[in-house]
Amino acid sequence: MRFPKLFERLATLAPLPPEEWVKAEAVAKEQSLAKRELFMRPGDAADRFAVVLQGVFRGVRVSPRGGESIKAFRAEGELIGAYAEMLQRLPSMTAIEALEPSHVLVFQTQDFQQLEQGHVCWERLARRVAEQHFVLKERREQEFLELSAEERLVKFWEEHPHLKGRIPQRDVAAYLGITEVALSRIMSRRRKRAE
Amino acid sequence: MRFPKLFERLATLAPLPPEEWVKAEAVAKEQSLAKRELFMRPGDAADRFAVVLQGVFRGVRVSPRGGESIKAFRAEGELIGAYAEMLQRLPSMTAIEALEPSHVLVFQTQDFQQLEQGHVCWERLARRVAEQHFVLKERREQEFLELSAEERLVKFWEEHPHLKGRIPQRDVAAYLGITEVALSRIMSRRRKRAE
DNA sequence: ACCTGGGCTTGACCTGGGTTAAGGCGGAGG
DNA sequence: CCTCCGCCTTAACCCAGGTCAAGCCCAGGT
Repeated sequence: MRFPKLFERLATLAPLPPEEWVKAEAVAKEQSLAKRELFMRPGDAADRFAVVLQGVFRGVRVSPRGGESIKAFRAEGELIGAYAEMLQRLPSMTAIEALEPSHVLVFQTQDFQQLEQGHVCWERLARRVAEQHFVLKERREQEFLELSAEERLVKFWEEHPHLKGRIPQRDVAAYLGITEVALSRIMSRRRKRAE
Repeated sequence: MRFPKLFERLATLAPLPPEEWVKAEAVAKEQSLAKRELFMRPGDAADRFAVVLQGVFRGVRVSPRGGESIKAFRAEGELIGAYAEMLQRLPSMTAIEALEPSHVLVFQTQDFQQLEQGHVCWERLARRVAEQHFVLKERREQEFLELSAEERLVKFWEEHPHLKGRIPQRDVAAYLGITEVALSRIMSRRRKRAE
């Protein structure tokens, strides 16, 4: 077992026999990425995903008119991949970029489907992952519906303290749905009020 | 089989043997709701869900400070229930209200778990449902990130033509994340531009 | 026919965030 | 050491949408 820690983490989502984990490791490949390197680019087939072993990634959606917005940040222990496109069998519309020199464990979805056919535990895990993702997106929806940009900012840092100092300001802004200018203003406003 | 149409619809998501469907119908109960009646209210246990046979529902989240925002509308063939709260085993934070005299088919989650243990097809269906929900929420996230209120409005009617005339304006506004005043203005602006 | 109330519209005014453009600042490379 | 570049901040101006309040329209009830 090359990654016992990862195994423990995944096993908290759904029961996962160690021997199945060994099979999974057999089909996985490690990959290193430099800062700014892309794990996936728009147009790529959404036929693989990875677990972050080290580093931070941003999922960027480039809109038709060129606007960039950020769907999520992902750090150690989390999954990266164009999940929605994978489910819909569409090419990726997302760029996934390393914000630091990073290290990931890559799976081909095809190999993973093999695993699923071998043992139900993988199916159950996939379900948990889908449910987890759903809960997170719904929380985000809620934030857009009833919180101001400033409130979203506060909540962001409450929920992602481990990202402090690892992601540029402008990306936080693109995640919150505002410009970096607006974010800067919000922060100076708060500084003033705080003193 | 009391609801063959419903069966066909669900079976498109995942293979579903008819005899399993019969078992499901055995534990389901029909329920009728008057206009404005609540299928679920905030604070209720999130231990049941339903399929809409007839009518339209709105999922309302009442925020701590009293603001109302709308998470989704659901019409014939769709699921209603406090899904996120069910997954997290939390009491419902959502009110689900009939906008018309309606008719639904109710399942207790407990009974459904029984079905899951009897046959994997239900587990697979649950996974598909989770994935489906995720894709929808991600699409909505995208809309908040890169579309103006007016663009969201246009898209809303493109994607939900069957709701035309069935839901009050103010609810559309609450779904888009704006006030009914703003929505009214947007509409008159478009009327002017169109002539 | 008359009230009443709910839902939509309109207007006046305010505020938050977008846009553009001009600095400031700190770190990497010459 | 200086310069350049990437990143952040600040300022000026504009516009979308929020808020409050007054009206309008119409369906239902009397």
